[in-house]
Amino acid sequence: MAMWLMKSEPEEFSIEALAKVAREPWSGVRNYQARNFMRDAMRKGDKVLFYHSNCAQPGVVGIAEVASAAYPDPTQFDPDSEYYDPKSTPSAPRWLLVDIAFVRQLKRVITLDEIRNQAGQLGDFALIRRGNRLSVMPVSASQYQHILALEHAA
DNA sequence: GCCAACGTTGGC
DNA sequence: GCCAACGTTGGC
Repeated sequence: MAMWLMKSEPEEFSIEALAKVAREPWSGVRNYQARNFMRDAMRKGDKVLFYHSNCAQPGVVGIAEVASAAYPDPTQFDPDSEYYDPKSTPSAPRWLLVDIAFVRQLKRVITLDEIRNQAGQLGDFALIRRGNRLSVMPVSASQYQHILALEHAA
């Protein structure tokens, strides 16, 4: 089983919103590297660190899991969607997504600051690489455990 | 709201 | 295939 970190802007779709709906198609990813992770490497049951970005307190706020195989993102075909991609066609869809299911909300936010402070133990980690903008990225098992262990740390 | 960093686009 | 221009991300 692999682990991932997925970013979401809480004003767009927060961990509370995921808790409410239980399951959500992860639409709107328009970055090839992020798409490739979903298309080629994600498996049902993989664990996901749910991260709030572009907000007052960026950090990991919950746990989710991959709930489907990859399939075409329907918003790419919808002219009324902000994610509409006129260059994509149903016979050759450019953008794929997976469904994400709520597992639990963390007792507190594990902030980006705290995660940065663990850089030594975490090793190479896309989230804290300079200038990183990926919204879907792999997390190793030890990184996953290390980050979650911070939830109950002082 | 600012802006550094980065990905994508398109002219050549 | 290069690379300048442009748009977006996301921390601050």
